[in-house]
Amino acid sequence: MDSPPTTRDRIVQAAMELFWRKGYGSTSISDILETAKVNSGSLYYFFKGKQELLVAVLEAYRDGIGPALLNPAWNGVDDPIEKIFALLAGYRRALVDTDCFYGCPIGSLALELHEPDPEVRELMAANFTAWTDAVRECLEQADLRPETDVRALAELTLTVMEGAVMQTRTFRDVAYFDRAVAQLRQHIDQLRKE
Amino acid sequence: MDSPPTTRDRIVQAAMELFWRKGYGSTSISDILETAKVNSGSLYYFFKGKQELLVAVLEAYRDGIGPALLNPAWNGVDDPIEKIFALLAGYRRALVDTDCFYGCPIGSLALELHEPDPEVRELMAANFTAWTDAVRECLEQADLRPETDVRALAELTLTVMEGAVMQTRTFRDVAYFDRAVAQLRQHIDQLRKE
DNA sequence: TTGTTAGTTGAACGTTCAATCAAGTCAATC
DNA sequence: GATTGACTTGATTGAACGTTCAACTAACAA
Repeated sequence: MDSPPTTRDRIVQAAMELFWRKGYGSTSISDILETAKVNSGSLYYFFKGKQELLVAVLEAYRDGIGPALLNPAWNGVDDPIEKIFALLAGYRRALVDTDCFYGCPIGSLALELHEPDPEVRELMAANFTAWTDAVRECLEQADLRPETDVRALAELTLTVMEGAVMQTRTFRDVAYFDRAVAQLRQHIDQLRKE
Repeated sequence: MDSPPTTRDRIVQAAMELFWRKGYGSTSISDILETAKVNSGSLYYFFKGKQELLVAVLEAYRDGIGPALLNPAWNGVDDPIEKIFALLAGYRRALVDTDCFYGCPIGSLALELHEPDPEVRELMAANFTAWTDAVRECLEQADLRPETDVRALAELTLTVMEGAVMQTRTFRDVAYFDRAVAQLRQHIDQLRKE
């Protein structure tokens, strides 16, 4: 049923992969061309330049949060709190699978791009919001004390994930990730009813 | 008493400033030369290349954590827990003063450099360790429950700061920082004796 | 057949980059 | 006053970069 990927798709795919692995600045157009097996003219037929390609990549990430991130992580998980930690476990796996090299692609871009265009900045923000909104829904389904600031707690989850990825990558040791997640679990446990 | 800064010092100073504001990759050698008012030959007389300059910058940051970061933040603060939040307030101020553009220089570098040399990676790790060690000392002086994992809690403080800076910069809104810090305070309060 | 549209090709362009180096300065030492 | 050695100068190099473009192909339509 699924037709072979279009040239445009191959370019976006390659850019997603390379921006994740090498970062935006360190990925050259020719890197992308080689990976996607495409000539430069084709790339510039579909995209005005490198930055418009970044926009497409960020849109692809945003649209993939549900199908490519949440659905696999939540397969077979029902408890709303456990869904949150299953999501975090997905990032842990990505770290372990890459020897603690690669973490969250959006987080890396967010700190690498020091003066992003408004469109790029807003797309990164949209990615974060979509992520925390999903966590927020879980928290609202859980039995937390009524006075709990669910928004702040969902944002803290993202905060902890991103900060933990940063330290894990820097120390090349997933134990930093585990200790941070354990602290988050302890914090959330304190907010449960009873 | 303090003599005029040496050429070397001016170069390191300029590089610290520019790596913080523009990032490592986006700072060119000629940016540094202009800022430091130095010719390229002088820079290459003191440093083998851009990366050796990065090493010097990371060493300068590490050596400055006490005198340039902790001492000013802790001026007039005695309570060990309040010292921690005074430190975080310093980062908040930096964000507000720069319209939520610039956060922690080490954190930005840690996510920007995807394949850092071992020496660079270890220096970033040393910066993080020096930071969390300072927080750890505060936590050990505080009256926390004896079963508290003080190391994990100190690392969580760094995690929250870095993650909060990332979101604050992306949303250009310091409220994200404040909500994260409020959650951290709530968590630490839960771990106090009684 | 002829024209039109959508997509592809890859050599070439101008710029910017990190890095080099031969020549020069100047205060201290002999 | 000659010599030394630490430091400075800035034009220059060559590679890598993002981007452009005129020519080309294939499919479909008039």
